[in-house]
Amino acid sequence: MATIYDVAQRAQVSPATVSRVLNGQATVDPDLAARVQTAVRDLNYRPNSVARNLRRSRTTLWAVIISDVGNPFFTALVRGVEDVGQRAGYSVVLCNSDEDPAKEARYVTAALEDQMAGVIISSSGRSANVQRLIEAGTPVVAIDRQISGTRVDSVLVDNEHGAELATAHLAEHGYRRIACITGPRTVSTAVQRLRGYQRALAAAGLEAPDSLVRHADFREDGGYAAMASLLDAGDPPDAVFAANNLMTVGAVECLVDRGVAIPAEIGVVGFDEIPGARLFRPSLTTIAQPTYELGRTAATLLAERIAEPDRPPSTVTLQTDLKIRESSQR
Amino acid sequence: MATIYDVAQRAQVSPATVSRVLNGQATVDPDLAARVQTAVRDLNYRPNSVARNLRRSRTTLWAVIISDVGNPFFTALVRGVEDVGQRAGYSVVLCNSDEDPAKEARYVTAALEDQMAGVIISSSGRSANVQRLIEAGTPVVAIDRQISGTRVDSVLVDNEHGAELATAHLAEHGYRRIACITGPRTVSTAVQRLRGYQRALAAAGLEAPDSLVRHADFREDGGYAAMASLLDAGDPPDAVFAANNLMTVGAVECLVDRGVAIPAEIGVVGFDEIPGARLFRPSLTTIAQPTYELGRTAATLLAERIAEPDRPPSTVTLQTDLKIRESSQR
DNA sequence: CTGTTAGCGCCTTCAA
DNA sequence: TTGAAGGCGCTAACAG
Repeated sequence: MATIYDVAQRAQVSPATVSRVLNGQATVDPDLAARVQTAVRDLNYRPNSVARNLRRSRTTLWAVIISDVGNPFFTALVRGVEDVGQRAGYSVVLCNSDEDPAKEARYVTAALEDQMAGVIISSSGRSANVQRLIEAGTPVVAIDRQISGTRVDSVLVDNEHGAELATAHLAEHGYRRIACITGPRTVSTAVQRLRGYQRALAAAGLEAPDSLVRHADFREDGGYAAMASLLDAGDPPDAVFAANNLMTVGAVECLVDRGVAIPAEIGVVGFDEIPGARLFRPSLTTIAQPTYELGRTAATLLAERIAEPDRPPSTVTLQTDLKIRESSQR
Repeated sequence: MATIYDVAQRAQVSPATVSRVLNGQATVDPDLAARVQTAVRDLNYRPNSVARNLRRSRTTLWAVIISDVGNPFFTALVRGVEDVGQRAGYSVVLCNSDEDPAKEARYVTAALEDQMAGVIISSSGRSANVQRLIEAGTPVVAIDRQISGTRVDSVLVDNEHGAELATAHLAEHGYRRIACITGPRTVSTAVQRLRGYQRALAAAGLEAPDSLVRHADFREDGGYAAMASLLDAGDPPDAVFAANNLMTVGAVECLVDRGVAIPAEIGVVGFDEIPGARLFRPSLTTIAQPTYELGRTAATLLAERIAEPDRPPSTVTLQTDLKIRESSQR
């Protein structure tokens, strides 16, 4: 590969001048600039950004740490981050943690070693990983999931309110034994959605026994198993609120497999939109989140923090939207 | 940040020794090694991989260039790449080209400038971008879509055969005017799937007039519009083969909106599996592709090429699988 | 406006 | 087995 010295030599100028031309910094004599441009083309020269990054001691990479890019929720979010990042000159490194704090920790280490310009993280629980980033001075934005005990830029949705809407909606449609399939106890969204569910039940004067609550893993199989467990329990529910998209699909699959009629025998509302929810049988009522916007907002916050590292952290909370379809109305 | 010199000083050794300890290269006196380890911990030292990469003139990044991570097909594929890559010590940089060759070119430039260790690309048509990578000596693997006129490691599926299966299946179920919604003319998969469709029609002794073929953009809206256009044409089809997942969903939405009964009035088969296809109304018959395996295979090929740059390029073709469900059987 | 020079942090020969 | 030293390619002071 040609280096900046090769270009300089061919253009009969100094490497510094080549650098200036390429970076459009200081003003350079048009003649020299033209010679440089020609030499660049002739040699098919491309600046080596590794060297540039070392010299400038900064990079143009963002890490996005999520639990699973296979989940359309995170997909849309990543897409939002990438669109904003690309425009600002950053590339996005994808990190699937699989809800495993150890794997998450490895990615944080990598982000640190690679001197990444920033990190957007939907953390699988422990705040220690985020702490390490902050201590190292790496700009961080928490997305979707809150970081406890640490002040950090955050982009969240109003989970509790969304869950409340979903549950209240079921209560209004006459369901009385409303169950909840939520996520892992360590994940803030799971806790908040459970709380919203409980609040709505209390407001509707309905009971909320622990026997109607399941903690699953935010995955399809987990939703399936949780639904099965609810059906097999002594006094099965007549409705279920599932706290994320994949678990909703799993729960519905379980109901279909067992021949339980939706919404006649069991009403269903899911948190987070499901691609094609409209074409499901029956179509699924969901709490829609602004996923793409979530990503865009986080990326914007990250860019701002990089530009202005000392400003106080801010939290943006986006709203959810109840999409009423067939699965919740009998 | 602490540097290797800080560690050396604290451990009373030379930077070279620290480097040796950290990289497990040459044998180092256990006493010294222990001192180094302690110093590393005390200073919370992390090697700067930007500097390391410059020195070694290689990086641990792979670019994965796809058209849209919002498409579950690419999501699964990326996931496969990341799982293999991570195990081999590589991080994955996500690049959405949006089927735009210019955007794709920008990512190729970035991959070149960032000295990426390798690129996995599902190219939006022109082979020039791949050519640039090859000329620069960057290891490349083509995935999903073929690169014409260039010998390059490739991981593909048997598109023509898959499309043939889909179309023959419709013919066997008594459909006679079978339409095809395929992708852009520049994309190899679109061309091959169209060819498979035509072959199957010929084999079944059915006509294949151009009026039954639409070229859309591989997206949901495109599928919707293409379906609408087919319905509005003089002599509408009694079945449709849609050449990718999102267009299938779009086509079905169009049929639902217009009250056209599936599979009674129109039979539907889609290429590529759709998450939740089983829960759709009606459930959708599809040609399933081994998406995750596609990604894993490409990543494995890339790792092998990096290890052995001069070996001849190889092409792996994976098979598809017809998943018969309700939408194609009247 | 342009060139010279030093050094970002690390690894790796080379010599001891 | 260990240390000294050079240089990966680039940019940013500093001179001129």
